[in-house]
Amino acid sequence: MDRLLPSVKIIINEKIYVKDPESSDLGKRIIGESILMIHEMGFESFTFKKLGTRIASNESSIYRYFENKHKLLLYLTSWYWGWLEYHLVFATNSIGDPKEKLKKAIEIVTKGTEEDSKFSHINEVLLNKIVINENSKSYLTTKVDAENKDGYFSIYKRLVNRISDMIKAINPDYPHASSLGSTVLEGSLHQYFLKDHFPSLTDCHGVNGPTVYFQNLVFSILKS
Amino acid sequence: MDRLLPSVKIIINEKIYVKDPESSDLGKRIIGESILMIHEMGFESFTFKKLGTRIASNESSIYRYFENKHKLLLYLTSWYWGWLEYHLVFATNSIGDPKEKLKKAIEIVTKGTEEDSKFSHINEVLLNKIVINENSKSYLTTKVDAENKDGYFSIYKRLVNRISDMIKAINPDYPHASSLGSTVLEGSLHQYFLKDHFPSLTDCHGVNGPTVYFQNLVFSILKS
DNA sequence: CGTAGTATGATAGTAATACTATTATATTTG
DNA sequence: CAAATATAATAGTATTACTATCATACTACG
Repeated sequence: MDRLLPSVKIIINEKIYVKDPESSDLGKRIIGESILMIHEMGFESFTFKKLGTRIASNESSIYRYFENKHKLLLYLTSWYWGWLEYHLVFATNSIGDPKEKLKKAIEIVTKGTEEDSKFSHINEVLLNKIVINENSKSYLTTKVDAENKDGYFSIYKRLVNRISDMIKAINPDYPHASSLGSTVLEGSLHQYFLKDHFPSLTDCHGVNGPTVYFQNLVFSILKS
Repeated sequence: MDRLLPSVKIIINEKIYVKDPESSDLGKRIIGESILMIHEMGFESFTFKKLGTRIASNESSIYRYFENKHKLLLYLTSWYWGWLEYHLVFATNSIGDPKEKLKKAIEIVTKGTEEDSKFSHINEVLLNKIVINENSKSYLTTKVDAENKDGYFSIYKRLVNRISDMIKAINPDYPHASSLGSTVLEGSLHQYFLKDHFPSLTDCHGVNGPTVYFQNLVFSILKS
């Protein structure tokens, strides 16, 4: 994906961070390097202390940006979904035909992030891989309901709703538009995971990955 | 679900445990109480020390059954999938018509565990809730590939394959039977989670939960 | 019946984690 | 140049996730 508008900033819920990491050089290094490190060692093994060493900074300094690593993960996943939403809207906005629009939307959210568009200091290719492996950990906690109330997942929810709305636009009588929207988004991540670790459980091995699978799935359902 | 055959034991890969928890009273208490505790406090907050206190035993004794809490989670999820597989086979075995068979299979794997069948010392209702919240944590680790090689996920994979095979039996030309099978199983868990925590992202609110949604989804796809 | 083996319990200890608190030192801004 | 702010350094704490050792209780069999 290309960088569309250089001046665009993904807006993240202010409660997720203590200090906006976009506001300083250290903040950007925290984001940039945490993506590399979580990708390398997994979220469980990643610590603020290790990150401090890696960016030649201090553990205590990182705590001035994020309360804990869970909030950092929420920041990264929110940023990813915001970035995806931006691409989705940009790519589908001018399409008039509802079917073409939805087809394009599914393509955007299910296609892999192949190239590094270098949206600022963030490596979107690795961030995409992190989201595949770690996204569900951001909400599979005992704090979900409180965090959801505080709007921590609003970007993700908005993205699902955009897809669901496109589904409804095609077939207003289909009674499971929300479920289908959430299935496409979450299912796509899952199919990518299976492709890498349980290849016998998926058929999405081609260049298109899960795109063809989900486009076929959605349009088959809406046709009938 | 009812207890079908009282003498049936779910066979778990021996590498998952150090000592078979089914082989002693202490082992059964470890399993039984860990389900209650993980349900109460979430997998992250659950520790062997807390479990020891709760079952009036000792942390060190629990380590003689499971190397760590990750292995215990693998045991619990494997048991659940084994139990579900057993019900699936039992309920579909005698059905001749492939469509009826698949319809029943989807019902079995997507319907909630409403009643406590008291399969021994295990509370399946709570175990089902644990699986909804914690299952993905059992494989979203850096060790997946090694553990997969050791057969830790074989029951789950076999269950997905059973569904995929039923899909193929109806439409051998459909090119995404494995993906569809895995989508039904994982998607069902996800829809249950959404129902509880992000209700606006799902339509599965009725008594049937995700069953109707997935039955409709699968048969729409296979028809076209 | 006694003893050997096995299961469990109690206690201690360790390195790492996930922080909090305090103080020191740069760097920026007015 | 002083004041404010950002960052770094250091220390300290409770908890976790173990490992190791020793004690005790229970069971099995010769």
